[in-house]
Amino acid sequence: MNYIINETLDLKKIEESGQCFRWKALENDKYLLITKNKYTVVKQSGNHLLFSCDQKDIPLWEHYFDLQTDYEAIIDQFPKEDRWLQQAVRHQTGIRILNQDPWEMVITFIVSQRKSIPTIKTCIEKICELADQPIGTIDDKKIFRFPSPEELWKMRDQLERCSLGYRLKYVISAAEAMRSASIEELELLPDSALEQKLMEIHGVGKKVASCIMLFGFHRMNAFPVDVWINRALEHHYPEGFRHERYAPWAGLVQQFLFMEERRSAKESKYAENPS
DNA sequence: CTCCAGGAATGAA
DNA sequence: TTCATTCATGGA
Repeated sequence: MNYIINETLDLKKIEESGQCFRWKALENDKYLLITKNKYTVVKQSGNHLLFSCDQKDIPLWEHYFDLQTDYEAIIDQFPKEDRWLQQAVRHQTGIRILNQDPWEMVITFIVSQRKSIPTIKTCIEKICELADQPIGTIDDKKIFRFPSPEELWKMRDQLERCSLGYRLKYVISAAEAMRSASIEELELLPDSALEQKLMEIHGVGKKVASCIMLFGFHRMNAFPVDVWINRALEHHYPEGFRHERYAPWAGLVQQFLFMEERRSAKESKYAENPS
């Protein structure tokens, strides 16, 4: 299935952007994507996205990639005098805020605390394999969907195999709490009330709550502050950073700053020790 | 070996 | 209210 995108979008950058932890890079620049109980293989060729999936699922993936949002128009509203942000925008053209499953993001970002991105991926994959809910196969290998709160709750005694460490009890209590929660009702809440509700979950603090809001509930003004954002703000906003200045797109701004800080750290590391 | 990773809970001050 | 400490695990 060939889908034409008439705006800039960069699969590789999105894959590196620390919001999606189940993308699997295949041969020939293809990626296996999974969300809810659907999967597809996608490849980028210029301004084309080539999907291998049912025609009827194309709207799902359009929404997943947030294609109805005009990112160029939003970026055009960023303050021109913010030189660092403008540099980040130039280097990080093509990132998006994906529309991912809110419940999966709750667990993913609870697991993420004090972990590197590769080890987060490993943990999430272990959870999915343990849950054993296949939705298809590719090259004879099963593709698993993410377990529901009820399913995760039922496998609580086996979760110790997933390298969760001290986060194990957080994951179990989140599953217990979310069994009876209505995502639809949470969707209706304003940002502040949603943040408050999420922080009632054991193991969800301010940073994880804002990640769930941005990457799970698509609240584009949520501003997660992690170690990379702290570095970016120290390095480039010594006079202070007011994220209200970037409303209602502070979350997208945060994503540009996150990506650019990591790129720039990688660059200086290479300059110091080219190997 | 040490240090760090998309932090949060807990208790002290 | 803000702080210091503790919490497992894996990779560099």
